[in-house]
Amino acid sequence: MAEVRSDNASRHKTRANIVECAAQLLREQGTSAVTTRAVAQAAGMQAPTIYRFFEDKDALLDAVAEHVFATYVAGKTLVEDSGDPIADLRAGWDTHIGFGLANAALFGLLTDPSRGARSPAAAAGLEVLRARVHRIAAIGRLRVPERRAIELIHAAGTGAVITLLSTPPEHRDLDLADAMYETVMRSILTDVPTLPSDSATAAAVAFRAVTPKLTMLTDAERALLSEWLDRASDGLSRPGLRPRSDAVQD
Amino acid sequence: MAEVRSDNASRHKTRANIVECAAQLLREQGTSAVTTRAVAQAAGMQAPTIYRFFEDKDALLDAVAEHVFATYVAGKTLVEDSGDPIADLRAGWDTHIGFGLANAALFGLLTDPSRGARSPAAAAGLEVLRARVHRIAAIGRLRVPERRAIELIHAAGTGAVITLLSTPPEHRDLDLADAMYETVMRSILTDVPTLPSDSATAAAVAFRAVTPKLTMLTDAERALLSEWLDRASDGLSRPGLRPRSDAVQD
DNA sequence: CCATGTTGCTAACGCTGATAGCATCTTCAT
DNA sequence: ATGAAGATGCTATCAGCGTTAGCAACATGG
Repeated sequence: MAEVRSDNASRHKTRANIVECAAQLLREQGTSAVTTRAVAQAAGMQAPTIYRFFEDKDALLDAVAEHVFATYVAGKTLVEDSGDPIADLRAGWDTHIGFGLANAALFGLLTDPSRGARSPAAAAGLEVLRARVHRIAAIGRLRVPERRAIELIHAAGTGAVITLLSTPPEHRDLDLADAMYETVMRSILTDVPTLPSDSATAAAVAFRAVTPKLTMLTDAERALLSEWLDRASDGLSRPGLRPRSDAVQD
Repeated sequence: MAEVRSDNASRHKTRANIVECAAQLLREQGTSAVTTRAVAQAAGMQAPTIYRFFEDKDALLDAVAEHVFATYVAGKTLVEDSGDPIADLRAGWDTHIGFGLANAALFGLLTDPSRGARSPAAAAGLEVLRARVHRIAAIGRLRVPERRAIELIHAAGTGAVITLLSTPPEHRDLDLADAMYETVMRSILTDVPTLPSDSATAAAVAFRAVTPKLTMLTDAERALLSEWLDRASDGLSRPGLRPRSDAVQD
């Protein structure tokens, strides 16, 4: 038989080109712009040709996910497996969050339970998380079963990204991901410093809650008071942080 | 002018029928089964007739979301606003989780950042959460700003549901939602009992992590040991709970 | 040099969401 | 009662989608 070896180099190149065109379309124009015809045109071919390289549109999207994710982690300085497993987990968290925010449409695909469950890219990401949690368990810093830790981290991460993506960019609370990370870590790890007793913060927050009812103040006074209380409760709830000079958070 | 009053009752009834047919289709056969033609056939009409009642397919889906959610909360005993704001929040959490698991396809639609952000049903749900958190703030039990608390709860809830939905039903860890709730509450509320010092659990989890390497044990022995350690670490990490006699929890 | 497999094209199918335009029915003012 | 106006629902149709069939051109190993 004529066994034309298909690792012809050219085959891989055009295949990669298709994937990259699809990825660009997905990134710049969203999910609905990724049609077989649009991808084919961007890659300089006719739509049916795509099916010479991918069984499905699904398979194409899987390849896109894999490619984009690989490109992203390659761009990051890959500080895999430093001496400190907890630092590694933290780095992985930041990568995950950053990836989700930078690739909203793709993240939506990977997150969709019907599609994402069998996506190889998503599975690979989960495997990385599993390994990192395992290393933490091995050094005796985990106080919940590994599986529970993995699920909590995974759920918290995807939830944080989705919540951020659901908020218009100019209103996003970029500290949410950090807060979520600390929240989960406090439940999962041993030896995390416990939160200080917090009556001051609680009082500030409680008073802030009733501020709108303080009709004896003018609107301007109330607005100023509200802003002070916001800063107070926010600052007190994050001990050890100095107030940021650029208070741009609208 | 002829001002045909369109609160004709019949109009609302056929409209409601369309919504219910679409909801049933969505629930029983998933997102892709909800086509204008399928909905129309189920409702006993032709596809274009739907557009006499809904501007878009999007608008139809919004109506479906609203209807299903309203039906769901109506089915629950509506214990709104008991004396205890924290109990109310807890009840709302359970409702949210239960709704997500019972209506996977719809939850997927509401969760999609591109669609869900402007969905009235999703906005209404968020408003309920906002009000409940506000009441907790007012009684001085919140130790983070209201907005932060809302975002954490929302992100944790959607993340937990998505994670559960991404797992095949027979492998689901149904306690994940509870664990996530406690995790978030420990970071958000004052006066939550701090976790006990946890060296025993950590030791059990750490030993569990190296169990696969214990080659001096037989496979059967290792399996048994693993199961004991799973039960030990799981039980120790949830203080105050007796081991469950039946592993099945509703 | 031919047989075989690869690559890419045109044409087409069945499906989707959506629109146009025409009948029919309801309703109300006259 | 009757006719104008709006509501309702239909058929026919559109452009777009993922996907398949079938054919031509090309590469390549025996």
